[in-house]
Amino acid sequence: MGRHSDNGEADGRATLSDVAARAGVSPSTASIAFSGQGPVAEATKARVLAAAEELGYTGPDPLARSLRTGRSGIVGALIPQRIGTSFRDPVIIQTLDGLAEELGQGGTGLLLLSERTRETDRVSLEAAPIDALVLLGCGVSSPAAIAVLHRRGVPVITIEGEPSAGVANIDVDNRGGTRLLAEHLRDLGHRDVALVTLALDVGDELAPLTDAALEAGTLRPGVARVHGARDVFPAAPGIIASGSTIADGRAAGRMLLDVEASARPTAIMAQSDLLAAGVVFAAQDLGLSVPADLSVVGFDGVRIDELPMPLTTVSQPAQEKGAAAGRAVVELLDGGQPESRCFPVVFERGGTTAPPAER
Amino acid sequence: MGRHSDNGEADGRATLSDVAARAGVSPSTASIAFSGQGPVAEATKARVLAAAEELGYTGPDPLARSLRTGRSGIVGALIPQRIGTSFRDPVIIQTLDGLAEELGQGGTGLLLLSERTRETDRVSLEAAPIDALVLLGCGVSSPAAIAVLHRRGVPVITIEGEPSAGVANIDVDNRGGTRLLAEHLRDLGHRDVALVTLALDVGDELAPLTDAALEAGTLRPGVARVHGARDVFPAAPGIIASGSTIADGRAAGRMLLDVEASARPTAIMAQSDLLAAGVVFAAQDLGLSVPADLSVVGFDGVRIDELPMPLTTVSQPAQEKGAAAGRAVVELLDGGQPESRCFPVVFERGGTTAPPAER
DNA sequence: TGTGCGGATCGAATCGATTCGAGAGGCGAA
DNA sequence: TTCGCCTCTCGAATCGATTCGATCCGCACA
Repeated sequence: MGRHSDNGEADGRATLSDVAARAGVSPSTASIAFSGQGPVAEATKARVLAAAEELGYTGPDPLARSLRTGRSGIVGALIPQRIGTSFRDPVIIQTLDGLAEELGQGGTGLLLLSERTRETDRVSLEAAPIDALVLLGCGVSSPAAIAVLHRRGVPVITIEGEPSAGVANIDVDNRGGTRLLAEHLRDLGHRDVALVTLALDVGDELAPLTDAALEAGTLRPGVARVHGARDVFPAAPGIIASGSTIADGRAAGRMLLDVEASARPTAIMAQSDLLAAGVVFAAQDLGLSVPADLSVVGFDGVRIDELPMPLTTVSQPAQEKGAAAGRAVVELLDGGQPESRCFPVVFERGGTTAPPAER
Repeated sequence: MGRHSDNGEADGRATLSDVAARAGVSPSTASIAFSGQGPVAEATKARVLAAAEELGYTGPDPLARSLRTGRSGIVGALIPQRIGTSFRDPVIIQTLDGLAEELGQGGTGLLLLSERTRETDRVSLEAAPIDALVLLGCGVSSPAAIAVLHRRGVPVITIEGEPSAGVANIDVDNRGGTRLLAEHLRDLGHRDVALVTLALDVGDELAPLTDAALEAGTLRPGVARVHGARDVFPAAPGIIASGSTIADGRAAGRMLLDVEASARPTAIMAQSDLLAAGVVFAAQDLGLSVPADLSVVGFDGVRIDELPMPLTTVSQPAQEKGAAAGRAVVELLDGGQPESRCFPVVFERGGTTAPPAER
């Protein structure tokens, strides 16, 4: 623009038109030379590339290209909490990994968005240049978020989200999997079973599980897993943990176990392996041995190296879940209509369950 | 465009011009009404907003706005490996957390890019619509990456990167911190000290530490920490771990400890707390007690809940590091010239170090 | 030699907003 | 009453590429 310097340096970066001019072709031809979207003579293409090289032109401006094509090549991933918190959960990491991997194949990038952001929330969601959005186990604000995005024409995929009309949802069999574990415990002879649940709602703190909290719960995985457990043990009490961490599991475990022996459950079903590991540690803290004095089951199938024995759990294909979401996004962007999907879980007998001790 | 339907629905999404026309003002005025970048009469603004509401217009198209303003509102974060791998390291998570938090304040999003991608690597880096790029402890390809981005006019910040000219680098005192730990061990009376290092180069596998590997190392943190340790124990041997995980630490620990007693080191310096925890477990596996039979130190200051005692380590402000990088990015985008910075680490005496046992 | 055809290239419109200079009123001060 | 200034609004250029239809050229075939 401004001053036309002879060398391609200076402040004004070279544009495709500059390159075209230098190569003695029209901008349209130069564009084709770069994108390959059309026939170009080899010689012409070489000339354009040479001109680009001389001008230090590294390729079409992504912003301009996006405007014209209507695609940014970016997919948003909305996580429920801030990164430091959400990313402590290996299941989220694995899911994100599968998602990023699948999208990366097509050169699509992943933009991290957090549901938790205050003011900027609406702003960034509304103003983010994304071609699609994936909600990872998000709660409350999802309906609003989906509405806004829908109006902007940005398609949405949910992972373990609220199954709403017209939005493909990638799920795992939370209820069935938990039921499987509960049946395992019942078959071993357990009757006094307590739960340690994931957060049922955004902002949940460590607290006893109440029917009200269960009713009001908006976070699917936790709610569904409670139902799965109660399918077998209808009256099972529990503690709601705030995060899926060993520390939270340990704290919840203490609350359940640090009581007189007669009131102590013989088994604890934790809704994640991390929580379960915490419960095992809590038991050890109190001098209880697992599984002799207490059986513990988890959920997820995450290997916890530091545990003395493998957990009895169900494993879910977290990475595959993310990959499936990625493929769904690709299909969506290709004009397809991806279907919802529910992955099965696999029961894994570990060393943390046994028949209850004689009383 | 195409068909002009009376209702704002249908395929053709409303544009700012449509809104302006409906409100009876010019596009320029409508633009100002939305952005607030200029004086508008309250009444006019209300009329524009009402028209927008009627048309289902949710705000300016981010793509078009980006083209015009030259800003996408997105900053890229380049991580060394795929998400599932890089994100197992709590330090990276915390750093990213601080970064995202700081950027989020200004409504800037974080685009995840992985150095590891094969073909798409150059493509996505070159074609990503980012205003700046943050390199998180990346190795080999960094110089090339920086060159490409530089030509595109995208500024770069590195975290624990190669201090190259014109690029601000956010660092921690890796060498000094490790030296501190080494001196602590020396003061306790240790002489036979072995190291468990982080990967020194992209693609490192579990292997003994050699001078050649150290020379060739491109990943700053690992290399600098080896030097810090050797400042005090010049001949300390070691094992290079591939990732910063408990499992890798355990494996490396076994290699160092599963030998005849006389050849066994009395202390092991692991370059991360996760590795250190693994070493502690390895010692337990072999029936050695920590710190009586073996002292262990880590690096990072990450709390490892499942360890029976706190680690002796140095803690680094990982989140603060990310936040500093975020502020540097903001400053850069405001036309400033942020300076490199090196954070100090703090020695923390835990329960994993003691004088060596008598031989 | 005339016609048809296909590949290469070009022109011009377009994507949707932002921005700057200019114009139009309205109001207070001289 | 007139001049000047301030506030609000408008027009038009611009950001940098993509894309569609039209044109042009050479070559094969009748």
